[in-house]
Amino acid sequence: MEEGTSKEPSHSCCTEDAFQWDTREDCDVRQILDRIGDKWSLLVIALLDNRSMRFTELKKTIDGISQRMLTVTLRQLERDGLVSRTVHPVVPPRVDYALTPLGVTLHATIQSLVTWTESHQTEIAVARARYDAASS
Amino acid sequence: MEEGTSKEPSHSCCTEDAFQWDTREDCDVRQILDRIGDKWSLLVIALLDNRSMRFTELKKTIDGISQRMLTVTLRQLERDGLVSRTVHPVVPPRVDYALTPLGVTLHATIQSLVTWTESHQTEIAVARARYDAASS
DNA sequence: CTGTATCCTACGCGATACTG
DNA sequence: CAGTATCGCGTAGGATACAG
Repeated sequence: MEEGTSKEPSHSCCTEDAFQWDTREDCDVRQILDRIGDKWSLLVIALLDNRSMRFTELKKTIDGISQRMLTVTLRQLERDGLVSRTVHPVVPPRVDYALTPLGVTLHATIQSLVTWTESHQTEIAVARARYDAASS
Repeated sequence: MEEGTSKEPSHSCCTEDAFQWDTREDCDVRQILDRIGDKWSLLVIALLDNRSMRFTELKKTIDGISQRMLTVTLRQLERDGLVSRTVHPVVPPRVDYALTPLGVTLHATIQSLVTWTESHQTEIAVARARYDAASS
């Protein structure tokens, strides 16, 4: 429904070989980047690496996430086709979440982001300390 | 200003070779990921690719960013050692922003995220449409 | 041009309670 | 167990005005 935006969706964000992509607010890239940039999506995708996890399992693993936000986040990811939701008709209910093929391709990138963070956290800590010291 | 987090930073986020990284809220990875996940940082880093840009140039390029948020974002990135700030003592003032060597290493990852987004925006749009249609 | 200082609102998100 | 529904707060961030 809200697809019918008369707004011209920027189809080509890359000009030639240069990576000068579109920065308009209504750019698809921005839309998706915002999703990735929310508080939990990235965590969930990173965690859902080639194995499926149950709702409660995710909730226990991700420190600090509320029931509500886990649900909301999973729904968004499901809507984006990144995560699959499988309901087992048993009692008590059991729901498994896993990455879709599309989700897997994103996971690779996410993972490299996490890896980068792990590799450089010390440098960042040092930089922060220096900055704070200098501005004292 | 008073950013003095006395919170114990978790030192080891990686257990062995497994990529089961720490998900605690006070984990460094989470701290940095949160920074990356804010509304503008990612955009700025992506834009600052191997060339320096002036304040106004950034502001014009990033659609929708306010003066305040650009300043705040740049300060954070500078504090994290990802972006360098060069003030030219001329009048009117001229300030150039550029990626530091550390920032460049992050840029590569960010760029792959942007590229992924560009490559798969159609799939996501389709997935969303299907999801919305199904839940009608 | 490149900021900084206030003010103020929207909404992300947590807490809690309830349901199938 | 796996949600949904409500309420309410904190704060990210926009608007505006002022300054070096």
